[in-house]
Amino acid sequence: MKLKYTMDSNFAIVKTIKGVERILEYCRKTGYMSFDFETKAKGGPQSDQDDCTIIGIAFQPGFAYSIPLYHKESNLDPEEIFPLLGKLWEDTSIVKVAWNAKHEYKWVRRYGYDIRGVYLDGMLAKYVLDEEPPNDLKSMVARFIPEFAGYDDEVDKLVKKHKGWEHVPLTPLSEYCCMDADFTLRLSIFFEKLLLRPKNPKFYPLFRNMAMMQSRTFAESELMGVKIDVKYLNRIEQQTRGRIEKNLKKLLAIKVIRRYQEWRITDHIRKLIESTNAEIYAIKTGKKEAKNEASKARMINQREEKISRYIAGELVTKKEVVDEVNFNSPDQMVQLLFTSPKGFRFKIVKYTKDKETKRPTTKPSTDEEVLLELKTKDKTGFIQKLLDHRELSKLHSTYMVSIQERVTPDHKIHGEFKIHGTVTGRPSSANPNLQNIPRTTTSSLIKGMYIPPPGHLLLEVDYGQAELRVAAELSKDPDMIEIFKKGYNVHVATAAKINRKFEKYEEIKGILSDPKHPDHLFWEKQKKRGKVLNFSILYLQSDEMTADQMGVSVEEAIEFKQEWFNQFPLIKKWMSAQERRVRKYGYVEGLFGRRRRLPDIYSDIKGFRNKAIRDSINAPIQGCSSDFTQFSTVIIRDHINRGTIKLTDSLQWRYQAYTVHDSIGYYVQPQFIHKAVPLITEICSNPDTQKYFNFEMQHVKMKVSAEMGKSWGSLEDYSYDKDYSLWLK
DNA sequence: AAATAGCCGTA
DNA sequence: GTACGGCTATTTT
Repeated sequence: MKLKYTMDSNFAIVKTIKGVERILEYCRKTGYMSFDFETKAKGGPQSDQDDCTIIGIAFQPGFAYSIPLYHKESNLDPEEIFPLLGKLWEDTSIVKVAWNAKHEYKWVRRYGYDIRGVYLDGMLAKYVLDEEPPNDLKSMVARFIPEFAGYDDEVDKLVKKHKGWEHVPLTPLSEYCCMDADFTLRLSIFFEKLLLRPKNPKFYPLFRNMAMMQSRTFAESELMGVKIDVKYLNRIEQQTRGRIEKNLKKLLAIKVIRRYQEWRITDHIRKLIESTNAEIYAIKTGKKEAKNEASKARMINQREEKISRYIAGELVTKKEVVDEVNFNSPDQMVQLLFTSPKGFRFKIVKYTKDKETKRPTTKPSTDEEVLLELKTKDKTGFIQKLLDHRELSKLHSTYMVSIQERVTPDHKIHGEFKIHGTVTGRPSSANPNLQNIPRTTTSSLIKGMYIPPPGHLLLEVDYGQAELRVAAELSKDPDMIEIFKKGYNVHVATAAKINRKFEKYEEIKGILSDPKHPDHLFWEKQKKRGKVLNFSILYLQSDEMTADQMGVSVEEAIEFKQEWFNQFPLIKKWMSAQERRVRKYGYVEGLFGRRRRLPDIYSDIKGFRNKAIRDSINAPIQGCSSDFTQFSTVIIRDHINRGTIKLTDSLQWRYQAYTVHDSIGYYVQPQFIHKAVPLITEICSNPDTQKYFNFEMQHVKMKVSAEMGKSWGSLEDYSYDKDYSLWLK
């Protein structure tokens, strides 16, 4: 049976300031304030154009009020309401509860208040308990309070109908808002209880000391934003646009392309005639109704005229006209390269893969790998130009134009970091994604637009070989541990090991730093192979793919892997142990207590089971490495707040700018650099995991390096001897 | 207007 | 091999 809340005494719209004051009283009595804003979803809390339409507040299960803030049906003055709400938010004896509290917190800050005291985010509690999406409130209500599944259906329709929350009539909006606050309170308390079960003692610290603290660091970071050199951005955008246009002209002039376009037109005309003939047939046989005989004749006549126009090649309407060849269209590229009789007629290299099953489809692929293969058979130079076009248009649309569209009047970008964004514990980034900004030489110009604010430099702290260090710690492999203890570069050491020259590590290192040495190129290659090998093994990559990446035969790849395992025997042992654990428990766990549940280990489908085994190895390594970065951001934030680390005098720029999985970016004024950097690297290398997560690294230490830059595109290794103030002149 | 497919950027 | 987000083209509603 589907229940529905009614507007009885439990839920109400507050219409007077007296009513708001009563809510304050209730929250103080129960010690809980669960709240949820409905807002105009546009610029977010950073922009001063958008406002909260309404807030729902619950203080005990089943009891909630809504207060209209900026709603046309309300006569309440928000200027009077906010100071009252502020008293609640800043009252340390009241537990603040929200679903995705980072979002609510940003709005609270926007109105000039802070949230003090204990803070409970049901969504993050749920995420720690179960990392698989969905994580949204509606889905959780459907799962745990199924009698109220779909409670938002009605208001959803109204939002669509009235085009925005702010236009939905107050009564249904208020009811919905109360339900949101109420369900948030109930589920949050429920999930927190589950986190506190003594049988999983690591959950609550992970929730409190990691997830909830990340909520703060990311909220501050998102509000602060990153600075953009808009002049520079506009310049490279224009440049790139020009290059794309020029390339496009050249591409379109290629003979085969002209021929293919002719074919497209004739083929299109053929199809138009076919379908018009089909229409005529439908009219004649009565499948398409006509009012009377006269109109029937007229309809047929019209279509026959159309056909003669088509035959003459006269295409006029938007549907009829054939656009120029579009090199961004995978469909057209398939025709051009493989299927069209007037195209290149290349042999199909491979097929695209189905997302669900990962099996090849019947559609030929035109991805980069395919193009590189075709390039050797192409004499027109088209393939190279297409590759160039792909690269440029990707850079242009994703990393230039979309940034231009998002940049604020004060030249900032406000991305969003999702704590619950991945199943492994890594945060994800969106709107825009600051974690996939191009870094290669061809596109390094992109990072040049990410500059520190005036008077500041960019400090990036990077964890080095985080995943392999974690793997060494988890597996306790003595050989891998030795590499890190000696401070070796793990990929070079691996290269030395698989060549059975480990004792000559220092010598090899010397060769690598001497470009004139006769063996320099050899060891460069070996180092690259070592790196490929390290990752391929950690993630159980197929032999074929490893061979491909290493540039060796499959047989050789298998031998390399064999040798690798001989060199690091305990890693293999750990991997089998992970497999055993996931079979036994259905989940695996990393050092911070973060779990990855892998029920697919019990699937009937072998592919699913194998995936679960790979995940059981990858997830703790990936998640745990990221946990170190995240933990560091939290500790550093604490130091900044206490004043034990100082990066800047600016209040505006005092938060972290970004994190990208194993690196963290800060803005810093030169006079603080030499005091702050050693402190930060010390904290990151030896984080106090004992205190907050009840474990200690037994065998390897984490390692961080620091880089400084006048932009994200020009980072240099930090040096204690450098006078960075000179960089600002 | 919303969903899917293909491709491609990052760690 | 693992983990993501986002753009463009294209189909579906």
